[in-house]
Formats: sequence, structure tokens, C-alpha cells
Amino acid sequence: MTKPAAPAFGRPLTTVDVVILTIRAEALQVLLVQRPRQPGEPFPGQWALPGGFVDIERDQDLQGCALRKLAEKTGVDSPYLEQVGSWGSATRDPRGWSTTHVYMALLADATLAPQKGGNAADLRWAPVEGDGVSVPLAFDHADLLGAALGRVRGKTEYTSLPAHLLPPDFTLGELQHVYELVLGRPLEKKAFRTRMLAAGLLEELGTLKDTGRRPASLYRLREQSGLVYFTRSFEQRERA
Amino acid sequence: MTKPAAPAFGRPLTTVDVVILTIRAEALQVLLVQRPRQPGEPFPGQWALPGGFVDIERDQDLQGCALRKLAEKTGVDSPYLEQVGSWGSATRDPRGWSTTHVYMALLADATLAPQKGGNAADLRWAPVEGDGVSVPLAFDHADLLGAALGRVRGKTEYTSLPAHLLPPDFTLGELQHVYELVLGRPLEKKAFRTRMLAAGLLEELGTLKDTGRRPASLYRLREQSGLVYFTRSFEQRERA
DNA sequence: GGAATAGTGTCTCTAAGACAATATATG
DNA sequence: CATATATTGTCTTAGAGACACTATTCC
Repeated sequence: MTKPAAPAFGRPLTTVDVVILTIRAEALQVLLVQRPRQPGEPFPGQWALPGGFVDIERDQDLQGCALRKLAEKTGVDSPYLEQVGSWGSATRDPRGWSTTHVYMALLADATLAPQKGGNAADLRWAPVEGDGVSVPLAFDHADLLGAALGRVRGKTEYTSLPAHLLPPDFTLGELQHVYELVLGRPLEKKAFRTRMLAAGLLEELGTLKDTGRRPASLYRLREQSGLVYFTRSFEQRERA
Repeated sequence: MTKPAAPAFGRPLTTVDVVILTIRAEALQVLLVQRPRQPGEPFPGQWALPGGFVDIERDQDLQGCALRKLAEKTGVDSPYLEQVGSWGSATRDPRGWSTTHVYMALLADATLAPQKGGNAADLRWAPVEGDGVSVPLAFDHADLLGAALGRVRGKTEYTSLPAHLLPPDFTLGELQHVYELVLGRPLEKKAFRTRMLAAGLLEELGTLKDTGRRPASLYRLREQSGLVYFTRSFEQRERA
């Protein structure tokens, strides 16, 4: 049996799924879409990660496909976007051998287009609880979500990643709070501030944030867009 | 225009490529295969990463496909295997919109089947130089290789990953030497030994390695197969 | 002044960097 | 003993953990 150079038949299905994360209501939340109820659609009416088939007419590449799906659901077009990995097997989709390329996008809640990402009946934000969400997800999306959450939490230990969950201007207190929400544990204030300021990833803006009491300095990420890697992880504290 | 639930046409090609790494001749080396010269094959005669189309009849999942390709080329069936990521675009393969799922496998040189992985005319080991190899690679394989090398070097800074490039029993000196080959810089002997022993990832065997002079203690990875993550990176030393 | 949040001082502790010193094998 | 490699001792240093203290705002 000879192997065809480019098999015309027997090609797996190719999809892209996007784990869209933000901070809302004091919690890390993920955007879910409801599966259509048309006949022939698998998992009708169930919640799933936004995603779908690669459109080889419209999509130039996988990242472009992920950005398209993100923009369709949220209106956001330049988030922090990172590939999580790919999954593929004979059984993960009842329609046949299928693969998915999983991306995760981090956004600030405030950057969401107001009419999108929350009002449509087939869209909802679900708070992250442990390794997933409280509703069951279609396909193997619970696995994909778990992997993305593992990635976010892992990188939160030693990179500036969570800064991308905030609007451009933020205080050190807000930044620390996001780290704590993602990690699910408190961090030492002094060590946190020292690390962030020593890393040189922030620029201090002249202005202050006028909250109830003493105003805090505002900071912004320096022009670089990428992540800053710290040489140490946050260490586990004894007293939770 | 309605979107079909499972597009019968317009499916991208789906391949898996494997970056197979080992230490030979005092260098990190990667296994390359020569592209076939049959008409219709892209990049005839050029060197490439081992890989090919997912066979939906034989492969249960992507990792199984990667393991199959690894075994075909090297005879090894249980290496350290990790997914690097996936690539896909309209232009990366002249035959059409294509995706590839990239895995990397780390092996000990000694575990290679002797008749494979080196003697066949269409297989060769190429030493890693900088971010790639000295020969040009087919497709976008230079990018894929670069990503895998970045992953290996990154994880070498803060995990036990390079231990999987050695045979089961090794000395701390050999382990440090592998770290240094991967990173391309010397490490402090005392700090290295303290870190490795404190991490509790090794078990000391009673026996010693009989080399020319004073014999060294032999160690073996504890039963766990996974990686151990250190809480600090190796830091850059001033004097190279 | 009281409350609340922002920001600092300072002590301890761990593990890395530097590098010298000692230990154990062969010839 | 000379030599080579293995292994340990020890001093310094950077940065995290702990936590108390000061600073600035509104009321």
C-alpha cells in the first residue's frame, strides 16, 4: 500500500478554539458560547469554548483564525494571545477524527465591546472554579480549558502575564490583586512591589488614581508587548 | 452563506513532525530525514524533520502518531515526549493549507537501535548550532526546530528536563555536562549539585562509575517520569 | 483624629555565585 | 607521590517572606 503524497481523503477535521479570559466581579472568568441546536450539530445547547472550523478561504494562518473568532465574539482585536497547544484524536468529535488548535486570549474587562461579550443569549462569562467551570462543557473542552488555566497559573508564578488582564493604566495594588485572584493565594506586598519595580517592566505615569483614600501611583507596561520572565517563582507561603 | 457543520471540502492537511534530540559527540543533535525524490513531492532531496500525515486509520491520537513516527525512525518507544505547539497556514506547504503538530522527543544516545537512526542513507544526525542546524530545512521546519530548541533551553533553566537526554544511570558530573551543552554556558558545580540533590528527584545507587580516577556516585531518576520544576532559574554568570 | 489604603524599613532565611579545600581513585 | 576527578566548606550576595511601621488622603 503506497502512501499518497497529499491524501485527498481521510483528512481530519481542523478547528481552532479560544480560551478567552478576563477578570470580572473579583474572579477570573472565561467566555463560553452555547452550541447551536440545529439537527446534526453535536452537543446541542451545551456550553463550549468559542471556536470552529478553520476556513481555508478566509484564514491565512491559525493565529489569524483565532483572532477572527475572538473578534467575532468580543470585538477585541489586539489582545494578549498565546497558543496553548493542540489536541487531536479519533474520538473527541462524534463527526470524526478531529484536531483543534487552542489559543488563549487575555483581555481587560473594560476593553470589551459593550453590546458583545455578555448580552447575547448564546454567550456567557463563567467564573473559573478550580480547574474549570461549574457547567459541563461540550467535546473535550474541559480538558482544553484546564490546560489553559494551568498555563496561566504557571506563568503567573514567574512572568508578567497577569498584567494583560488589566486596562493599560493600573496601580501596583490592582496588579497584585489580579495575581492573587489568578493564583488563589495571597502574596507578600513588599516582595511583590520590589519584584515588579526591579524588573523594569513598568513605567510610572505622573498621575495618580483617585480612589476613596490615599491615591496610588499609576503604572503602564513599557513598550515591548512581550512577557517579562522573573528568575524566581513566588514561593509558597505557610500561612494561607 | 451557511456554514456547514462539518466541511467535507476545504479541510487543511494534517501532519505531525517530531524534533528528536539527543547528545552525541559532545553536542546536542537533532535527527533529520531526507525528503523523497518522487515527482510531486515538495522539497525533493532536502533535509527535514521526521514526520508526515496523520493516518486516521492507524493513529488513535496525535501523540500516538508522533510515537509511531519516532519508533519508525529510531526504534525507541518510550522517550520523554512533549508537544511543542502547532503551526498552520495557507502557504507553509505548496500542496495547500496545511497544519502540523510538533512534538519533541529526548532520548539517550545509547537507547537508539543500532541499525537505525544513523546508518540509513536518508537519515542523519545534525549538531545544533545556535537556533538551528547548518543545513537548510524543508518547509518551515527551521521555525519548528527553533521553537523546540527554545523550549528545551528554557526548561533547562528551571527543570530536570535534560536528565532525559542521558541513560538511566548517570553521575552528577555527566548531568551537569548535559545542562552545560544544552545551555551553552558553564554552571557552578556546587550550586548545581546542591540544587539537584535538594530537589529530591534523584536516587543514589550504591554503585560507582569506574572511570580513570576517583569514581563518582551513580544516580537515577526517581519513579515519577514527569519533570521537576525548580523555583529559581540558573542565573547568568559574569565570567563565561 | 479615625479609617482606609499606599508605600517603606528592616530582619531573617534560602539558595545561588565564587572559589578554595579536601577526598579518593590510578599509575 | 603526582594527577585527575569527585565532593565538600564557606563566605558573599540577591531577593523573597514576615511583619511592623510610616505616609497620604477623606471624613
